Amino acid sequence: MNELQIRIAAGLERAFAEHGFSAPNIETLRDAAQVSLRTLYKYYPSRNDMVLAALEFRHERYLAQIFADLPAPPREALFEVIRRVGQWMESEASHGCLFHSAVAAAPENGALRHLLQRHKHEFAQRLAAAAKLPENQTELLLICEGLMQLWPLYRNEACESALQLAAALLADDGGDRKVAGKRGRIETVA
Amino acid sequence: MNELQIRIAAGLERAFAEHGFSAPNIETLRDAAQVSLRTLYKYYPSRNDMVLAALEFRHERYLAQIFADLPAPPREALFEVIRRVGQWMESEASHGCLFHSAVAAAPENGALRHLLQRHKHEFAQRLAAAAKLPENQTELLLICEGLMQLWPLYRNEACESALQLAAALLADDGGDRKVAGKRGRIETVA
DNA sequence: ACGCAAGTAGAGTAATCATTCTACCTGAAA
DNA sequence: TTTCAGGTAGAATGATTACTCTACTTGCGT
Repeated sequence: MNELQIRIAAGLERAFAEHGFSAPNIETLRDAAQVSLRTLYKYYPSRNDMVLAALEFRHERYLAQIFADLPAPPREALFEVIRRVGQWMESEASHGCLFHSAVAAAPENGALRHLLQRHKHEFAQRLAAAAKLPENQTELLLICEGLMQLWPLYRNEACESALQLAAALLADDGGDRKVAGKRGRIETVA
Repeated sequence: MNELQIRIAAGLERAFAEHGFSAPNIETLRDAAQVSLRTLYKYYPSRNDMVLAALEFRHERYLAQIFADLPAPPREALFEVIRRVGQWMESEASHGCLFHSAVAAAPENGALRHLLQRHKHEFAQRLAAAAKLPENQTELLLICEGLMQLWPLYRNEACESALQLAAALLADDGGDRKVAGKRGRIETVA
């Protein structure tokens, strides 16, 4: 990916994040990418390719921002991830998760759904690694998803609730209460 | 709302739920509503009105299905709500929450955002009432949002995680751990 | 100096879409 | 029997869109 391609992808990401995936037409995207129509189509031959490029770009940026230089203790790392997700929403995603938005705008698009899946899966994997939890543990992912969905409505309160829930989850180290499923519980967090 | 209007709204809801909010054109919506174009426009004079009508209709249906005949004990009611949200996703919303989808497809549409807000707020209110929790408690709403977002990717596993988290939240009756905010804790659940 | 790879600017095209309009039908009340 | 409110069917319209194409410019290696 050369310098120009990066500039284009960054512009596309910004345009889609700001206006959603349906509204912006090609001219708007071109303006955001700051290249000519011809060049835009050279690198991304269809509007759909532009959507995919924007999401790929955001995926990298997101993971870099959330998981860079986390504190080592798993418990602290987990809380820090949640706080950073909150900050990310504040500064970059005031309308909610861009991947979910993209799929919502074009639910028949298989490539898009696949990208969403990959994005969430990779996030879950890195979160599990940072918090030293088993990979198939979905509760934390659920908390983060809830936070992202609630953010546009509740702002910081959503973030505090997410932290609260994470704390409760960690504290709840395994008494098998009535409703609780029989799946593996958290064991590795100190 | 007469019988015809109800049929139209139900058809619109089905069409948008199946194909998203961008894809279906007016002719598709007309087919789904099973009326003539003229009648469709008579009751809902623009496509945007059709979107709003579909969402209003779904809102009622959703609340009716989730909150009808809940068990009286708050704890059981809460778990039952979560299970029903899972069933709703299974049978009606395989692509995720329709209200979030609508806003994602048209983020500049203020009426839509307002409807989303009203929908979530009313859900939260009735959930709090059923579980006998303070109204401004957002943790449970966050769990439900997370469940709905995770459903398309994890199916039943998402539901089990939501139950798990709810149980952990109820168990965590208030030791003020490091991360925890200073907001009101759960007190009223037995 | 020349050629050319790679860019810009923007007009043209064919398709699609939301919306409107015309013409016709039907059942029940007067 | 007539009237008419309220329905159907579907053609016409005007705007918008994604995408293509033509013509022009610019920086650089030889």
